Amino acid sequence: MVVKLKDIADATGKSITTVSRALNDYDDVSEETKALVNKIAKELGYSPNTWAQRLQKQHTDTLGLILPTFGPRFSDPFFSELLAGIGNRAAQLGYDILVSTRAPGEEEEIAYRAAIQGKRVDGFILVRTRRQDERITLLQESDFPFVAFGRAEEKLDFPFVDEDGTHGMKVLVRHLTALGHKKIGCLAPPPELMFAHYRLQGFKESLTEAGIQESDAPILVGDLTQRGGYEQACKLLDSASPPTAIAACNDLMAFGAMSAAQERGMVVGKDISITGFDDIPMAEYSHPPLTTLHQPIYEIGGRVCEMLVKLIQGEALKERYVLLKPELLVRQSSGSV
Amino acid sequence: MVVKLKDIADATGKSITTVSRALNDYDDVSEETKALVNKIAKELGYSPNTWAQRLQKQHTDTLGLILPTFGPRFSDPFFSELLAGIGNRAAQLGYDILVSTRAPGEEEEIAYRAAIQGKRVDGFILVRTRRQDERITLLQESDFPFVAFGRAEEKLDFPFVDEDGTHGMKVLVRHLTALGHKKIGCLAPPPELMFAHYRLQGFKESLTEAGIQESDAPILVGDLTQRGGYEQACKLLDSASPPTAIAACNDLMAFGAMSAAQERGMVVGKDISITGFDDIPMAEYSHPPLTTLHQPIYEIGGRVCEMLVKLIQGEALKERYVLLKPELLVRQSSGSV
DNA sequence: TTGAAAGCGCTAACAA
DNA sequence: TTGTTAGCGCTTTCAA
Repeated sequence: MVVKLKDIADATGKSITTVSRALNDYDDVSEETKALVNKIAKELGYSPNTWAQRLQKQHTDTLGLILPTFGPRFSDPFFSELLAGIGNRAAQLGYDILVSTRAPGEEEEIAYRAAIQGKRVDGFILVRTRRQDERITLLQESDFPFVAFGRAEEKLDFPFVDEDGTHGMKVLVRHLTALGHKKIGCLAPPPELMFAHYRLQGFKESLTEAGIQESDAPILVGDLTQRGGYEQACKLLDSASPPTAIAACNDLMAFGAMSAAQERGMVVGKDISITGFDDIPMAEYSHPPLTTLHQPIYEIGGRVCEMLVKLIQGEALKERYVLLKPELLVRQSSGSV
Repeated sequence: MVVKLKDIADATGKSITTVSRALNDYDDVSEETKALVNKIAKELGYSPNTWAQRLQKQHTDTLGLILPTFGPRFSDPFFSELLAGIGNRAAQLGYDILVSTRAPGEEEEIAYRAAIQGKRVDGFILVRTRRQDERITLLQESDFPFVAFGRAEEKLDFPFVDEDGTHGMKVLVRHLTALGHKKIGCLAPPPELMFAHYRLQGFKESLTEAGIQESDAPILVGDLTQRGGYEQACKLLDSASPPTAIAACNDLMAFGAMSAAQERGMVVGKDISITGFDDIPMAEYSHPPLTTLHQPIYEIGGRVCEMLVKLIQGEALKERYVLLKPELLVRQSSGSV
């Protein structure tokens, strides 16, 4: 049924080896033979059995990506934008990408182990790094190639791309204080995530800078979804002395916060300022358009992918650590007090 | 470096064969031996080389998904929600999922051929079916298992899950006409997509039902993104006699249309009604929340996945054709004239 | 209950 | 320039 090398060998009267070499364009095969073999191969609709090839070659031309899902689903546009960047770049470089989703924990670790030991993939792209990230330890112990999107807390050495969340939040809070805000709430991500750490650090430092008391800067943790943002924002808005600005640590939570404010009859950008972080495509089209920090998610995906492929192919990385500065985009969701 | 069967064999003093059978829980291996082998295997951190296993077993436990991208990227939340549904169900069923992105055309066909011939995957999940869909022809000719999300124009027989777009649009337009709208614009998807066909059919039929002239129901084609929706909606709104309602054929375009209207100082849900289709998670949190047709995207992903696995495993499908009724969710983006 | 041996489809030394 | 041979790590007859 399926065409294999042997069929081409039979059809051409050549040996399997010769056919293999002709197909792979070795230069010790006559042009004549090559032409013949290629012709027949095309006629028969041959394409190589990937497993056999990989078993032999000991590499898979596949990159692994295990998305950490909190809760039953990840429908975060952030991930889909990232995945697009990774996937498209991978296709250009001749790599496939093997995706799965696993909640942080034992199952996740098993999945990594199985992929490494079973040689499912040549390397991993790690996303959303965590404090004490067992994935990093595991990968390093196994001496397995990987590139992370995000840094780690410990002084572990591994290649990464990350955005400077601390810097970003500082720029953002300065924007808010310049507008006259003196009471600013923050919608923070779960603290075990590294980016939560950096963004929160920026938030806190810039408060000190502006002379704002901790009591005037309530921080609530949300689960990064609209719903999470909505729920936490409600608490903020219904408190005794609600903030005049809410800085959400991602766009999705900012959208949730906007809903909460609007539900209470407030005009976002006037009665209250709400900001995000990430600049997902939706941010430009919310009502009002969201003031947020832009990170080039799609490009980051491509970049990470590229770095990993270099690593796998044993090439040196020009830059092992990439830290990007997010850019403040002031849109209409923030305004003066 | 990497642990293989031979290492366990050496460590236990058993043969490779016995070890293999012990690990796979054959009943012709003594309990004693099994226990020993499993213990040592765990100690050594063994997991099988996937490629060797697959070469031998002739199946891959992997499902293929090639996302059709129009334009350079797909950051459609619709796809990420679908992927989540597929991915999580696949993990439960012990399958991996191999994702790539390819624009419709020759490259896409090559990717399918290579995956089939090279036995990369056991089956395919086809999304966003098209008129004269070459993918379907190809898969059928190759007698390769697949399940589609979406129907095909021709009377081709293949298992699918789809939502009844015609019915959905009818329900929606009835809602709009009941609110008194007599001039309704439509933001349609590219016509080569099957779901465009069904949704548009519903739109047109319900206009006839309501006695609305074609001239009062302008249809503009957009590219399914917010930007596309925005651009086409601008044309509609800036025309000589703009519609009082805009029915977008997906949520993303509806968001774009909302921006266009708001930019012109209109209050959506009051000065103009705007509706979507899909009910992506964002729809609930837009401002105003979007009136749209709900389809259970996440669940559909899981369902399609399940059907494909059954097909691969040779089990009979209880339902070969699944047609779901989308449910109208009236939120605040639609109101009476 | 166990082991020897063949073979999945391919690539790559080594010979001819 | 070509063919012979071995082997990647695993499963599975077949024989002991």
